[in-house]
Amino acid sequence: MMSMIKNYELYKVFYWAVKTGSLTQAAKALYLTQPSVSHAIKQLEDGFGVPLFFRTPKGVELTQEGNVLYSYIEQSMILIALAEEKMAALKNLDSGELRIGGSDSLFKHYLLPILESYHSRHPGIKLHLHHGTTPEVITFLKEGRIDLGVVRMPIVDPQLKVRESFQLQDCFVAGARYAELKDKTLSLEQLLQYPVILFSRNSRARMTITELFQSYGLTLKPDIEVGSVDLLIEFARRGLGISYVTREFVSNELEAGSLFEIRLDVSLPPSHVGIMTMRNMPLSIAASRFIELVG
Amino acid sequence: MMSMIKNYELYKVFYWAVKTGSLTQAAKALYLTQPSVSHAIKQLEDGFGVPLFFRTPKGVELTQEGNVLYSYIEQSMILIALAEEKMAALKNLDSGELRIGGSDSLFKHYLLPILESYHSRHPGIKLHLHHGTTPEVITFLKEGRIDLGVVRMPIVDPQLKVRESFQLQDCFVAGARYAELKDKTLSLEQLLQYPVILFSRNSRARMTITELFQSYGLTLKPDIEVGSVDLLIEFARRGLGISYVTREFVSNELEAGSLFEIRLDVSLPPSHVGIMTMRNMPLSIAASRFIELVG
DNA sequence: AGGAGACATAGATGATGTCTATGATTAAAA
DNA sequence: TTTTAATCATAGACATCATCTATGTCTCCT
Repeated sequence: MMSMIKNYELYKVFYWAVKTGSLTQAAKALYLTQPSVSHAIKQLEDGFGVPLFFRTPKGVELTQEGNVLYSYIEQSMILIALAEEKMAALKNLDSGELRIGGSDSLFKHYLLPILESYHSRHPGIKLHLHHGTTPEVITFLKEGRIDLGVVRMPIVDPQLKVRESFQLQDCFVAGARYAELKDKTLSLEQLLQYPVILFSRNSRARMTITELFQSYGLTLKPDIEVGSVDLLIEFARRGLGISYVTREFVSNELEAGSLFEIRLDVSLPPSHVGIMTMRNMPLSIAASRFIELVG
Repeated sequence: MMSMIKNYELYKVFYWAVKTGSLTQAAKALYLTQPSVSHAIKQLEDGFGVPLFFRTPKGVELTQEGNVLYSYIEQSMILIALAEEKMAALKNLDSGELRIGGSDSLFKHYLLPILESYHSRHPGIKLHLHHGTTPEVITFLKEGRIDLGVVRMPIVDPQLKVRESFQLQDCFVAGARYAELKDKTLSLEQLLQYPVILFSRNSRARMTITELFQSYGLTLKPDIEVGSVDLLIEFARRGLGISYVTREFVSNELEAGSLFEIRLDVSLPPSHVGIMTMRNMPLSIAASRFIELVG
């Protein structure tokens, strides 16, 4: 259906004319001249075929019909004003939300301080954390349920854009039970003589270490598989075996001495963590700011 | 505060872009070309400093921020659409209200059929009847509580415009108790020998009849004063005296013979009823239609 | 009376909204 | 793969129409 009034701009003029009770004042409020306002109101009146104001020597007053119109237009204009305020708030990061996907351990051990700093700078932004495996996080992202994902690289997917953010170093650690290994440097072969604890889920870290052993003609088969990084650490501390973990995730334990790193005669490949976003999709302000902060 | 977006027209384009999910379709809905819509959306995005859509090969989809904006703008646009519908209804007299002021008796005995016909033609228009004396009705009108008043003329008030509508003839009537007067023609002096019943309130009718007697050097003092035209009629029927009433208001009783008119040797002045409106104030559509109907 | 304020009207002007034409990109069809 | 047909973006020309200046009319107040 075609509306009678083609130009919503006129409603803004009408709104101010009512609010100020004067075409002259409305003109000032809108940085226009009085004849412009006069003309605008006339257009509305002609469009509806109904007078909206009666003119008095002191200004204008709504007619009955004008009053009906105003009851709608007032709400409408207030909503637009609210919308503009809200958009300004979004832009200033006084408001908004940021939805991040990632693994439990990354959140807990690495992203926490970043999120804290982010939240303290922008307390108005609501944070939503979705944890899952890398494939799950990719799905979240493609379904639009998160703004960005923090995952181990490399990710090869034409729909995604991944930006390397920081490096983590995986390593083997053990507890007091294997104190004899503290000063030794082991070969991979030697290592296999000890019980190995690995992460059970299909994580990139597990894939890379398995491949590393294979490249030396060795087969890495874990004696224990556990479902979380916390358990990986805990099992190593209790002497159930040698855990393969991200060094940065056990920095507390290494410092306290409850765990120590096993030196190897080969260097383990570092793992790169990247921030993953949808290619061809503009980031929300909140998300851009986060990426900026991570650096 | 100066808003970022100077042109509310852009929101209409935005609204349709969201609703259709396509700039091309929005252009069709608005009878514009696709580049115009493209340009409009760009203006909004530049104005807010935030992308509102991400562009896909099948159309456009809201960003997070765009979605926030839409939640406000949708309501706003719906309100405007409702406003336009309502105004059309007002103009077509499918909606609206008509507030009439007048005396009880005028409503009951004269305006009722007119109001009935008006209401049956325009059932969507709500009728509000405010009864009061002529001065009260004038006050209602000046306070904007009624659209028009139906009162006895003349009214002299520079703020008011009175349009003569029809004539009424006041007369003296009596019931069976005074049957002896049925065929006589009385002088005013003779009339005063009978008990007279007058309307108690300061009505124009009472003023004119009092003045008439005075112009003949006579004093008209009622034996009974009553507060309504109905009582005036009822008292006369029961023989309590001779009532001064508007002939048109007792046409039923005159026809039925329960009352008869007293012939006088002087002619009583007719009274003119006029429709009174505010000068310099446009009438509502509903009110104009009413006046048109009354003729 | 005269002045100051209101809104209305007329005509000129220029900003800007709109158009046509074209390009870039993607997805589906051949 | 190549083609075709969508999408939106961009550039530049054009003309609409919103806005301005100048003036008129009316009312109220001094």
